[in-house]
Amino acid sequence: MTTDRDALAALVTNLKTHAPLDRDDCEAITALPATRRTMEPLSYLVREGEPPPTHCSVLLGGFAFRQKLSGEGTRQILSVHLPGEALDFQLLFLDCADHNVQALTRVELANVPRAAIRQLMEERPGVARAVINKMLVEASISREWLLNVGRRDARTRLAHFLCEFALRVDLQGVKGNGGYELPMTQEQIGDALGLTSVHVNRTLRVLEGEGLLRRSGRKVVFPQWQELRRVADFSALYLHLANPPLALQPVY
Amino acid sequence: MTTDRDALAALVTNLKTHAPLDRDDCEAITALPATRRTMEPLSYLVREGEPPPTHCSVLLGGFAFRQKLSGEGTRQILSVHLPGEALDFQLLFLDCADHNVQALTRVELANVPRAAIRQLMEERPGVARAVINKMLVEASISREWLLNVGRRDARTRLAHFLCEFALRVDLQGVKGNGGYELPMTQEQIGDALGLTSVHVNRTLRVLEGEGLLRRSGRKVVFPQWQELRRVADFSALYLHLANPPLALQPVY
DNA sequence: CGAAAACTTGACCCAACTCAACGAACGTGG
DNA sequence: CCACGTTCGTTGAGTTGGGTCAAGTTTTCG
Repeated sequence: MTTDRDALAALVTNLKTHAPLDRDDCEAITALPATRRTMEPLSYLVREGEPPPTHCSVLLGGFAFRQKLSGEGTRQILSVHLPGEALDFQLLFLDCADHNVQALTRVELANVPRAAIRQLMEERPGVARAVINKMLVEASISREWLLNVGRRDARTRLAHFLCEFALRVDLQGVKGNGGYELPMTQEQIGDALGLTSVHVNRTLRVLEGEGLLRRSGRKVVFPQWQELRRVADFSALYLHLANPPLALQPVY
Repeated sequence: MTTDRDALAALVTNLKTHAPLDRDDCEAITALPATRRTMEPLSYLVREGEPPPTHCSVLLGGFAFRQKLSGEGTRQILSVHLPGEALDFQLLFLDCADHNVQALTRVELANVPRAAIRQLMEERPGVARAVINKMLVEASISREWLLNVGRRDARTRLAHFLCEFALRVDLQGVKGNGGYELPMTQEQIGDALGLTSVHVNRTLRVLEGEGLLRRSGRKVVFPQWQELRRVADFSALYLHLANPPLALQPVY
């Protein structure tokens, strides 16, 4: 299981972003039983209305997202997840999934038994604390998204989304130098922002025209990061980062 | 402190809505040290950017809400809270408040030291479980709000909001018979739904015109509850209610 | 009883949506 | 390695849901 120990190291790193973990806590987490799994884009990892899976998924590679559908079939994307993140904390203690979780790209997952995580939380307050913090930070992010979707116009909204993603990608060290690859179609971005894909397209071009953004394919670069942040009304407060990051001023 | 023991009984009842609590857990909660406080409408209980208060507030009477402001000064209401609910769980383990909490009406509060709650959670897994469940259910509600604001039109959105509120009021037993009193101005409803007060007004009248709603002052009655639910695209799944409520079919 | 806050209503406007067509990129199988 | 279907992105033209502004009217409350 050596490989899997390494696997969960990404989770430890991620948890440390929001809470301290001592040596033993880290050890205990990496020692959790885990098996690997690969899944294709758009595979469902959790389905609304069903009991949550008995095994929690930790993203080792690729991206995933949460989603709900309205009665009319329109979709709202609720969050996007990066490598290192656990996908099931929001359902860890609930009996019924209230939303869907899907792979965005092809994903590499580590599967950890739900019971093992819950037990570890009882045994180790530090682990409990870290998991709870992660739950709370995710809740904080969805509050910010609610503000974003409810009260900001398309340009600000999109810019805000790009800032958040840039920062999170940066923190996970996923980025290639000089920018990052958006793993989403414009339709998916629209579903995350409460916009149509057509309007996302136009708004991207507006930002591009203003010089706040350069694109080639899905690769985006931000030539004026600080100005973009200003336009986006972006403050990283809601991400509750433990160590105030230099990353707040990435030089793209 | 007998009065205060009684006070926290409301919290126990509320926590039981989403998780089981054994006798000792309940005892332990009601035995928490608590002091009472009354606050005027619009008083701030938590301020964004500041460390969370050392004492958690439990709503004994009246209503409260969470809120964030955009850089342009527009406001998004993130949630509304009823008597019996604890207001600080979302910040219980975080170092910095990411949103504001305000009294909606005049409120009666019980103040419980943060540390005492955290300690009780370590000592009693049942209590920890209940508190975590409440955190997760609140997160689930904000996901549903995100769907509501992002993807539903004004009529559906407003109807959904009214359904949720009706149901929660019903569960807390706050309702007077035959309907309930909305403790919010139309402007506040707008800020919760990402609409303007003018459009809330018009949309209320549309629902009224359709016979889905009757109003006098802020008192609302639903003559066709089932039909309203259908129009609202409302399913109570996301509220994660422990005991599938008759309340789902209140006869107003 | 009077002032302030909340609610209504009308006229007009615009940000974002819809529909539709086309071009570019991409994966797949022959 | 190319042909080709499919998904994704781009663009234009026209529409509309909800916003803005502004002027009453009603309710609330000191």
